[in-house]
Amino acid sequence: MKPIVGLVDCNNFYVSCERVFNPALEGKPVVVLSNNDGCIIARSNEAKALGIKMGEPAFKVEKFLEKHNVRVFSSNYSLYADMSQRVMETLALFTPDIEVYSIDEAFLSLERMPIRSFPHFAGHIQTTVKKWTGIPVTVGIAPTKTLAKIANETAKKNPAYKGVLNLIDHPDIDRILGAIDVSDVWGVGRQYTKFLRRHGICTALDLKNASCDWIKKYMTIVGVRTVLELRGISCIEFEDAPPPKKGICASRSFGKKIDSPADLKEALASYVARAAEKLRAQRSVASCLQVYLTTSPFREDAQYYNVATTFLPVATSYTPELIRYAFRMLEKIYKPGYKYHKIAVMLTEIKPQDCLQRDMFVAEEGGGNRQRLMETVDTVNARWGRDTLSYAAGGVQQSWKMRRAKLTPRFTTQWHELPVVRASV
DNA sequence: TCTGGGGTCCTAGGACCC
DNA sequence: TCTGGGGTCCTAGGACCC
Repeated sequence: MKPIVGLVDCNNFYVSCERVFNPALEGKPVVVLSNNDGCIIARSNEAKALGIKMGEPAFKVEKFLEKHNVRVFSSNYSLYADMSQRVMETLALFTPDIEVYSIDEAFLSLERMPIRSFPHFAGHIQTTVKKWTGIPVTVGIAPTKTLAKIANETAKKNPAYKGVLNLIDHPDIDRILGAIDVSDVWGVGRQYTKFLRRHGICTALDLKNASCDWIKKYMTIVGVRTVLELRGISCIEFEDAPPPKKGICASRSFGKKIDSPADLKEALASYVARAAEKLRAQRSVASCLQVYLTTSPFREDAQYYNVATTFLPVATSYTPELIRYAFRMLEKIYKPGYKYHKIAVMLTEIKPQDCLQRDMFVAEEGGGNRQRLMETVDTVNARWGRDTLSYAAGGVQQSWKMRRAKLTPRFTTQWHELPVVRASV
């Protein structure tokens, strides 16, 4: 059976989330900033039209944003994650075969669905998601993932499509591919774009017609898969269940530069707790822990970067133990006198917790109590919000916490931040 | 003052084994 | 003097994604 791939992508997702709870933002230029209010990571169509670039540092365009009356928001991940879940749950009602690809997009596998008209089906998805969640989405349908991406992008760019484009047996597919810049093809990043342009490959159509041998030589097998996918031959599998992660990392830059070991330890303990939580969420244990410590590459000051790695005698997901090892690693690499910008923890050598290999020379501590304790902590935090229960080592003041000066309320995940609907009196 | 965070996959080359 | 062939595993580095 030939694959039929649907790609549902939320339009300007973070901006759309903000708009759901503040309809006055409709039609106005809006941007959302990254952590620490650093870079612009989401733009409304109006903001895009003003020429505001993705990834632009906010401080560089501050004046410009003010001048054009652009509304600016800190990223509110609690809100976006919850809205994303609502969208995905809605999509899952249309087909059981859904691959949640990122926070704002999902592939649907449609070849087994009894669908008479793809555009009609896609339109139905679109109106349902909008009605149930408030989020506008675009739907692309094609024989491969790469073409579904292109269908989606074309539909987004051209209002005539009304957010739906079906490329299955499309008579004009080459004309559409000819209008897509090669840099916008899924799998073609900055380096390959430069390279391909130098060789006269400027559009998706050029890439589709390129020689596979030549592409293989310069872009590896990955590039060949992209070319074949553009030709309608499916090479990138549909993944209904995400494979467990092989590395789990928690890292943040600080809201301000810090130099005290006490602050660094607080931040590190918090990040370890976060990473361990993710580890337990996929029912895994890790036996390698790394701590990274770094100053800001954007400053003129003295720079310092270092990593320390430790292998645990027995793989674990028990937060207090991981914090203990992390502190030891920090002590190894900490040097006084630097203004630190970021600390990170990485857990690797990850295995399923069920086939844990014990060490016959290491007494098992705590027995089942440890696991029950972690389960309890995770359950409470899932139910009542992150950090309802947290570790003392993570600190209370948390002076290093990221800046989020323009944060909207967590409308859907905190009782005391629910939106208020005023009835007329 | 101010520049995000979290991942994946592939390849080449070296070490090592029989 | 002459210096195989085939395989695995690991790592670093480079590309990509959202």
